[in-house]
Amino acid sequence: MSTGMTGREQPEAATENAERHLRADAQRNRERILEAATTLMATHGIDVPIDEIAQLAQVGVGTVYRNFPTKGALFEALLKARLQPLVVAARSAAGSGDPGDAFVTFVRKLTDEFADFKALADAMAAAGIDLSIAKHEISGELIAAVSELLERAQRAGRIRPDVTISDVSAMMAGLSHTDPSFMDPPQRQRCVALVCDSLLVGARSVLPRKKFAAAPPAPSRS
Amino acid sequence: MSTGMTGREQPEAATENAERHLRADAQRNRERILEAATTLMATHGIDVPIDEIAQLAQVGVGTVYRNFPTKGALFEALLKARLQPLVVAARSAAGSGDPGDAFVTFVRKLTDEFADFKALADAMAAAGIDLSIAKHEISGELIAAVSELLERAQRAGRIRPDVTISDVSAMMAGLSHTDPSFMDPPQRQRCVALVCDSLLVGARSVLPRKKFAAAPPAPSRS
DNA sequence: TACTATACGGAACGATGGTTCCGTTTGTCA
DNA sequence: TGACAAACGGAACCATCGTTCCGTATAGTA
Repeated sequence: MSTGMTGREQPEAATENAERHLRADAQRNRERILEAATTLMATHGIDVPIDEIAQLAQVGVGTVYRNFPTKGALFEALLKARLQPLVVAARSAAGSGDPGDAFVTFVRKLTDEFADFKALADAMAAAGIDLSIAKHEISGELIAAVSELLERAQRAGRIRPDVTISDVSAMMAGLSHTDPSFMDPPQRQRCVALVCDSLLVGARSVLPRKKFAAAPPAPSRS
Repeated sequence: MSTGMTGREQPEAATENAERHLRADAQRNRERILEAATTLMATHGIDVPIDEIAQLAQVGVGTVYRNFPTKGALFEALLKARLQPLVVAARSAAGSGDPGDAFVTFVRKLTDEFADFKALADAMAAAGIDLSIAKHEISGELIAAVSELLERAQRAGRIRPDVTISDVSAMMAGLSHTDPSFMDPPQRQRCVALVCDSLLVGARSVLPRKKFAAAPPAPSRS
């Protein structure tokens, strides 16, 4: 409710069915907008003002709203585009290689993706907001696909059997923190490694190094 | 910079040194404000509008600003009050009992506290914002105290030696997600247990149950 | 009880950001 | 090339929120 969108109907259902004879310039602009939004939402998340997107796309705000009836709709369109390949990747991973490795590799891939595209993390982290993307179609498919990976790894005895997909989702949500002071990329990789160790049966991986953090803090040198 | 506060000087340094002869009603109001802010920030985090705090305190906004020159100052005052006892607790924990248990117990306490008071999690999670609370005095002390707990547990061989205080902080920040759809209290406890398992040497705790999640998903019953 | 410094309330201000409106421009087609 | 629907741009609108200002009320005191 907080964004105050009205329920007014647009002349065309702009977000979905393909370009129903868009004028050439309109088509071009639509692509420009998506491109600009992708760029900006990758780093700034959902917080970028529409004006900035319009500016980067070299387009007026009106044009943005002609293509996407709402900021949320634009956001959702981007997420969909980002999530789709991940679902495909998850499904194909579920059919190949060692179940444990496949799961861990995919979790890593997912967290990397979250870090590369802050808007994804926003969607994950701020599911409470009325934009309510986090629990829809595509993301449901993604959860299902990851769930498949998880169960397969559990059947193979590689992941502790008491872990659930909810646990995995929650941990992933936690790891999606993109604030650099707590979660720069190397730090995130360490955390992912730790989390994976906690999920795997009898694993104790070598944590990836941060810049120059090597020696354990003042070991008693026994 | 984004809040647009001016650098104007207040007649009295309202936030700090005790009540320098406040009028009786003023004293009462100040307490009301703190109380209301605590209530609201516990559930809504830093996002509550000042107006709402004022309303709950049965006070005008002006009165709030007479006591705290800025929303950030009020926020900070609350955090300080919340953090102080935790620092004390951490220090006392560092001197008693099994080092591994002391560490784990305190981590649990900390995450519980974060969940009970969303503003704390906000401060942790949103360190990027210009309010810049997360890395000051008290929180520095807290980090130091936890660091002490960690190192003691590592010297005792209970925590893996390759884990750093940064890892712990990052994980804690991650676990501070308060969105209930990903992190309701039982879920958080499970995640904390998992994380602790990953930190501890050779631990594999029994995960706390969620409401009715019991059976592992289709075990092959070997 | 009258006086005054202190404190109060809440309207008003300014900034930000989503969304709409409408006069103007432009692609397309004949 | 002329005509017109489609599309454009961006000013304007509205809501939210932090903060300030100032006329009014009142606790404390003589």
